[in-house]
Amino acid sequence: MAGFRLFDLNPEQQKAVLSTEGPLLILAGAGTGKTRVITARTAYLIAEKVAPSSILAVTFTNKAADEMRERLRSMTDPFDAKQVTMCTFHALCVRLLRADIDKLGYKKNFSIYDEGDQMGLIKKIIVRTAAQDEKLDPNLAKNLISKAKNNGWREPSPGEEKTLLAAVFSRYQAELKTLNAVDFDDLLLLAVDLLENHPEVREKWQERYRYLMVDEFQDTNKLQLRLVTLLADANKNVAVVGDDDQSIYGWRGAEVSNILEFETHFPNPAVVKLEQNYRSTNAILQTANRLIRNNPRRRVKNLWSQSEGGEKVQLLAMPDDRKEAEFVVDEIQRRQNTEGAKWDDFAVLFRMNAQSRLIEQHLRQFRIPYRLIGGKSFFDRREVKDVLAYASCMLNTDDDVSLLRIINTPARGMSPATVELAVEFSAKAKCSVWKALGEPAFRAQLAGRSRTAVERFCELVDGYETRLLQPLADQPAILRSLVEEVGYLEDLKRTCKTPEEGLSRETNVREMLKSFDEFGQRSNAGLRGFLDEMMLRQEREEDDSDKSKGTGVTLITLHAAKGLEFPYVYLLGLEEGVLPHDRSKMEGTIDEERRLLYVGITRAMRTLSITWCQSRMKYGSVSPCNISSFSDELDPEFVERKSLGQLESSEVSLESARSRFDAIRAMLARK
DNA sequence: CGGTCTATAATTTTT
DNA sequence: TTATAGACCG
Repeated sequence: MAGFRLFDLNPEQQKAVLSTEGPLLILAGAGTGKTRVITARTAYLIAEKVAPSSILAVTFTNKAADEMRERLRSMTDPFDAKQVTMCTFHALCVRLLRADIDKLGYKKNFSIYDEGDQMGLIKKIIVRTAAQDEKLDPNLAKNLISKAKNNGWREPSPGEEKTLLAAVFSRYQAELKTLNAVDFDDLLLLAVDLLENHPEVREKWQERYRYLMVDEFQDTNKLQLRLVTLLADANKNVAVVGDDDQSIYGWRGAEVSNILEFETHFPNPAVVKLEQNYRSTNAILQTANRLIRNNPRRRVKNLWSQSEGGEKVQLLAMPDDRKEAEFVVDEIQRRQNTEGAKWDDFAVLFRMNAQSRLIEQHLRQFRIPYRLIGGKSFFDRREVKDVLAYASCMLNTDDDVSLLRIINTPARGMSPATVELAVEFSAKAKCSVWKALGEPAFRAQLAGRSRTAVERFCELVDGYETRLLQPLADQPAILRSLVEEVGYLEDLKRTCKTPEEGLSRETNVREMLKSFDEFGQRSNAGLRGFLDEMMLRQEREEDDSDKSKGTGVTLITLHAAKGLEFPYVYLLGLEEGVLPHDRSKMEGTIDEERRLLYVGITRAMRTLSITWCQSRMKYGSVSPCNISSFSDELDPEFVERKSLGQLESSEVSLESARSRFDAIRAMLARK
């Protein structure tokens, strides 16, 4: 328990920490110590005798919540720290819903559907709803439905009820309810519904959480704002932290207006601007400041830093994307060699994932370790989803999506025809497939063999359901024996092409079972709680090309880079069409593209090199490019423009040649 | 059923 | 170029 010291903070930060009562808007520019302020403020509240359990800090990602909790633990009594609620919006909603969702006509053992589950259901509904000649892209439907829900709509808006999409939307919502399942959007939607329409529930939570903090407030959407408003309504102790200039998630529903018009939602707030930056050189900050001031509609901020000067930002013209990659990798190698930088001090930032490919190739060529952020999710793995589906079925038998996933995996004689019959029956009876399976009227339709299969499956589920729900049940052991009994692992290995694949999938399953053990140690929320956490922790894993050691040069999109910092940053593709992206012009979201560039620039601590290409491979063919219009908004006083030709004829090339030589030598030595 | 072929489209991504 | 989805065939 190190305690926290007010005098370690700058005056603005102190003001933010000390404003404990009433609405508070903390405009925290990039690198101004935002997390530090939130945690210090929490610690201060506790020191001022606010009950830790009445403090709620909401974030967007689990990573942010974890980080904050970790920091708080170092600032205050760990026992107190543990009582503070620090979680994501979605986790908070799960908490509210598990307590009172029955008031909305769902059962408390509801399942949470991730995007994959959601897709499955939507596809099924489209097939069932669409006429012969009608087509609807399930992915598009999913996105539109999600958008609608995040606007707070629970059914198609009036005037378009007749479209196929609207029909799918209504049926989707109805079906979810029958299945006693909610998707990620529902978590917010239903939690808001609950608080809005059930005063006693609202009051309960208002009383519980008397001090609210919201991180990354610029990323909140309509529902999230409503949720915050509802919770804060009684006490008005709501502190939000954010930076409108870093609002880059408008495309998925974030409303910058939430932070821009904070005063209309929470009148007379204290407002604190954090502008002292502890991350970057002034050259970098001035470049960022100069760029972002071209945005209309923003809270004016000017980042500054005590560290004077620093190298100029480089804006480099490259003949093509190949040369761009070559140059960047060369530079990284040179700096690593001559400046004693570590590989993880470098980051390469880009607008689109496709841009990472060439960089990857070049890094590999020189055996430079790297990590590419934004791989496939752990949950895209069939075997993980399968086991979770088993678990989910046992806790909520009405969960059709999970049930259908495992009903014949491994094969147990539930033929597609039988399953189809059950699905049809359930659709007619407006019940879940599980209920259909239990109906004598349904079983009567089946031939002897299928009937036996159905009976045996029902016994299996029934048996495990009972065992799992027994008080004091050793749930991890029961789940293990379920996996064992159905012969899942054998079947898994059988269906893998290579033994390696089989082994890796098996490992995934075992790892998951193990993490359930661990979950049991630290929580008493049981299998339900474990499933919730698994569903709400779908962070993508980085695809570790360099196994064992988790570090190296970071390759990352501008979006994913928000919140991170690196000593040396390379920002690729400052081209019209890439940044700003072509699509954004049609959509009229140039401002957001500018913010994206702003986010990129402000990731850099020591040096920043921005490149653009005169031509680039696009979809397999070479196409000419123009420098981005944003380049005109970069301050010439702090930005140096060069072309690759100019660089090669200067001393840099000497060094680069030497470093390349060094690298080759190192490579040989390693072999 | 499963594998292969062809058409098509092509930001950003967490929960 | 490359990923993916759907069609088609063995």
